[in-house]
Amino acid sequence: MLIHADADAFFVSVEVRDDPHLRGRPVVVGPQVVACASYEARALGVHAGMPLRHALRRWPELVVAEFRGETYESVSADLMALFREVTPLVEPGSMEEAFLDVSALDGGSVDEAGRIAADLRRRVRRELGLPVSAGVARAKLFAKLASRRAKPDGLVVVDADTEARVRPRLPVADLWGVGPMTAGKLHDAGIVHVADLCGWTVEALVERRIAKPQAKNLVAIRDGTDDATVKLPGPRKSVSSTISLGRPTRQRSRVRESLQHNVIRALDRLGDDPRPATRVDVHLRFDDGATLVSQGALEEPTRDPATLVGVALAALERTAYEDDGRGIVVAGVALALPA
DNA sequence: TCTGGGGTCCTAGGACCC
DNA sequence: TCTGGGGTCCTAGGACCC
Repeated sequence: MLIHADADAFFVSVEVRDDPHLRGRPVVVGPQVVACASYEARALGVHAGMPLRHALRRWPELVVAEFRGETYESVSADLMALFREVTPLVEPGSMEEAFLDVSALDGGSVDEAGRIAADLRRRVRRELGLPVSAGVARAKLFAKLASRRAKPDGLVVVDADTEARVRPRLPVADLWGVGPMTAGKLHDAGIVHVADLCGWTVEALVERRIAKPQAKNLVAIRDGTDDATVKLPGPRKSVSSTISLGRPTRQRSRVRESLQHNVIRALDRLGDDPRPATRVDVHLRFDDGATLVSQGALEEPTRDPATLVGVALAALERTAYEDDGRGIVVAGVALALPA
């Protein structure tokens, strides 16, 4: 069986843990938009992604906690380490969530897997002071749906009968990996629920412009043979830094300055990782919402800041970014890393 | 009310080589 | 000289996730 363990309102929970008088209050964590909101804040209507200023104007009672990126990274490392004490088969999904394969421990019993998950939740609460919700099921999809259902601070166990009953009724738009684009294409094809996939082949879905891996996944979900494999994480493939420029700008010097800063910050974020960058990508976002990536090839892998900045600036120049009248609102770089 | 920042994976087209 | 087929690398862009 698999457990999907997911820390509730992670950033805020860390802040509440470290400053107990925040407990029970409508707390949000910035910096400029709401990165995370406590359940009390969500009850008011606050949600992630909302500009902080708007949220504060509407709900002056909100408490804003400082965003402490490095702290979250380190608590996340502790959380994953704790998961790995339960089983080495841990696949992190993000800073605050992971799939755990406990098949070797549960003797094939959902109930036993449920007990392991309950125990895990207690341990995280005791040792890290954080609320974690968990879902237990045969495969990833239902484990993830179950943990979502379990929030906040709960546990949901999905047995085979429940899974079989619920599966056909799942809206495809709710499936993990199906976003607005894919959902739209599926709806156009008359596919709204998993049951509607009956009769569809992978090829037929690909003809409707569904990406092949996506199509395979959908057919597997319909057939109940969807992914139950926990993949161990490899080394990360890129490290990036992007910073909002505030007001839209067309000043070359401001964008160049930001890229320089971002190169330094990305190198800094590399931390102990000794690998050199193999490419520098420049990311821009314009005030009409469009984004652009310009790749900067390196003659050889390097971590030399001056070289990386030079290549980033050259990549910027190739974009003709200042010629079309739009302003730039976000600039950033991503350093590609060798495997 | 489309805003932050950090990631992964997939596809398509062109260049180049055999 | 022309045509076909296959592989790999590079770049750009899209979709999705938290």
